[in-house]
Amino acid sequence: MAEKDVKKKTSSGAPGGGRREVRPTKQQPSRQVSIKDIARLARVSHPTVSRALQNSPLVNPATAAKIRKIAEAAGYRPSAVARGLVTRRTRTVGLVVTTVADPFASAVACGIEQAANDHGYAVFLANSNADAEHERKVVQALAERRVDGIIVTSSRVGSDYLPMLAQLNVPMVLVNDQYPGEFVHSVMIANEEGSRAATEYLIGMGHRRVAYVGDRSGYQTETERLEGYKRALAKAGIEFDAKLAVHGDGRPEGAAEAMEALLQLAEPPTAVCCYNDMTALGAMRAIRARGLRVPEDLSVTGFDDLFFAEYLEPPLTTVRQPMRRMGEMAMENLLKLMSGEDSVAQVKVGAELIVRKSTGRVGMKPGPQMRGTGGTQGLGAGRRNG
Amino acid sequence: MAEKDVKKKTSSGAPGGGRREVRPTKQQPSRQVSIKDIARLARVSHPTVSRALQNSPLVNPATAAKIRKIAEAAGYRPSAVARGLVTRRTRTVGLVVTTVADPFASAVACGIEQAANDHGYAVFLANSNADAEHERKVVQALAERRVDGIIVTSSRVGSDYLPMLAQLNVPMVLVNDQYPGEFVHSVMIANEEGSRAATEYLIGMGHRRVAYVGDRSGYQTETERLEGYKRALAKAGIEFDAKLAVHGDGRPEGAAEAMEALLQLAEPPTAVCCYNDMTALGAMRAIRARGLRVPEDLSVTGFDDLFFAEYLEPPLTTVRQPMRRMGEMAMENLLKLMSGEDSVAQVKVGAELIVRKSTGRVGMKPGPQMRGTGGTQGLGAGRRNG
DNA sequence: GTTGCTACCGCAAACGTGTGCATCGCGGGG
DNA sequence: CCCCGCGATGCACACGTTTGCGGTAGCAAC
Repeated sequence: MAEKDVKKKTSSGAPGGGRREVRPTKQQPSRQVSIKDIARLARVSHPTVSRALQNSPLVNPATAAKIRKIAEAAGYRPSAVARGLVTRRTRTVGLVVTTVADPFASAVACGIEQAANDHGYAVFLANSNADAEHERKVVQALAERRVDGIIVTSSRVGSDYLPMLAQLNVPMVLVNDQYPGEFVHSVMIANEEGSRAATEYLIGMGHRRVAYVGDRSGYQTETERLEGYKRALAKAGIEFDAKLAVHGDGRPEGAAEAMEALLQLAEPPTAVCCYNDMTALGAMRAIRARGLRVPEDLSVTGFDDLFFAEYLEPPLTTVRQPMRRMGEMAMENLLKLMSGEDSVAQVKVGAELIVRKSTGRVGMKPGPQMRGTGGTQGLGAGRRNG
Repeated sequence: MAEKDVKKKTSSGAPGGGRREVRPTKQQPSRQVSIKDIARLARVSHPTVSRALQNSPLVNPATAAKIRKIAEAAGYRPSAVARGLVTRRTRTVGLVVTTVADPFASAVACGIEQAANDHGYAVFLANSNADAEHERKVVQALAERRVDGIIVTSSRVGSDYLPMLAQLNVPMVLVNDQYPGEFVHSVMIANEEGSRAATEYLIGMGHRRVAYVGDRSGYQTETERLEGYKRALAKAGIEFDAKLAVHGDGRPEGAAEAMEALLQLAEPPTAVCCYNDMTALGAMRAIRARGLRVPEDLSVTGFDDLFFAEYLEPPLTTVRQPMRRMGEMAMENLLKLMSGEDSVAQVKVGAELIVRKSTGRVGMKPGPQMRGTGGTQGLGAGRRNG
């Protein structure tokens, strides 16, 4: 065997002389340039380089400038992993979503990434596949990576995290926790108020038989939105009819099936309040498949206000979640937690009903409908323990 | 259920007696349990613990079992950062997308995350905001994190990475590179073939005045798709009319504006081939706003086959990109590169025309249109340098 | 009894950075 | 002349792992 690039420690003589001439026999990873390399080049100790690069006042401005110049020229990039080891802070957060392919999750993720990036944090992305067990797994994995904090959206675990977290010792904030009961730190949308507003709007348009298409998973947002629907009915003196409350799977396919069942009822609804926009997507397809029109024959509302909602035909009346903003808020809360502040707790963000053209007066005639001006109303905003 | 097993450090002798007794002036992060802790508990050296935990044959199965049990009970989680420092491999990849909120990007990201997770890799997510300068920045940041590899989708930098990469010394694969010219490792969709197929399909339906709504950014996918459109025209003996090729911004808003211009032409088109589904979304809205119908008055095609395409009214005829699969392929290629293999290069994946109901024969009568069976055709698949 | 082999296990040195503390040169005040 | 202070820098250690290598039993073969 040829010798393996003997590491010579020639301290004083010719520091940059015979560079490590890696021979291309095997692709030698050609060690990254380290802080010691540029210390040698600058003829100072490596701590001085470290200090110079982080603008410490302890180092002479002149030498600092010189060091920075050399580091720049050598293309030196400090190793975040070595730094993380000694400082015990990685400036990294973990983000777990059900799946990035979900438009709600990706919108929230976008806000989080933005805020994280602005504060010098990098974000680990992980999918939970909407499975509690897998979610726990990826959280554990993130903990092994020594992330400084964790955000999980639509958690299936929720307050069950408490024992694990006590051991892991890493702050966590939840976005739209799906687990019944309250988690310590979370940002939640006003599900009940939003769903209630949508239903009340439908009732206000004269509808008496308004249905609800939910998510059979039975998680927290589902139960809250269903509750909002029921409250609106109760307030209007309309008795809740279990036959009008059906359940899809939160996705268009399942929603379409559920909607079909609704349409086959002896006395079908004239309006339907959907669990979310994806559900509305499927519901509208099922409605069209029966040769019915929205909103002339049937009014439809959604929840989320995903990007495509306003481009549907007809544009979808829906309850808006400020998804990006919610992501930012989650990140801001996490930043506080990571810096030691412990004040912030649950924050509940207001939902906003966006009226478009998928809703109309009951029994409305086909034709040029009124120009919906997109009236909005804020709902249920507020925060506790702020 | 396993009982809670309180963490007791009072093993026996006092090896950990007067350990560095840091005074708790500031909130002490309560040091994570390390490999040495459990080495002490198991009365072995910490290297033995290390080997036991990675199932090394060098350690006695009995002691290994004992060690694992103790580690489990103590809730020990090895530090990936410490490991990364010594092994010089972080088992981490960086993923940079224009923005996660983009449905195309998030679909690709989903495939990547999946494949990465399957192989024990974690993924750093970063947004480039579709800006070349920012993209370079985040790639640098990822390099500082010592990721083992990088994937960037819709790169604005492309082969300009070469010098930087030579210095960073980290493998990179591009998905749908937007920079003219070829990058070393990439997975690309067959843009030209796909766009050409869509246009040919329209022509086959009798359309002669078929327009193109592009993306004014003028990046690579745009030019290729435009080229495919032109080729189809040429093949059919239709002269390219510059007035029929307009440019939005790849998003619904800009596309709607561009489409309006098209509709105000003295001789408006009877069909329009859109740069992507988002563009089609805007185009269709603009068409409806003029009181025209799709496909009776105007046929529309998209590109991507985003999840909502089949739920539009009418369902969108579009060119499918297997986005998840492309993400997986990118990750698989990256895995090979990271393991030292250097064979894989550009792979071009076939596009598939999905015929739905947004397209019809020119001058078709309103009414129940034929049941589009969703005929498909694979296009332009292949790989080079495999 | 020496040798050699095998199966385990510990020592020590890394990996690249941050940081408390000692050191050093030097100017000024006593 | 001595001492003190101060600004600038280096020393040494720590962070939590992995890994090459040397050591030590136990045992069999000679």
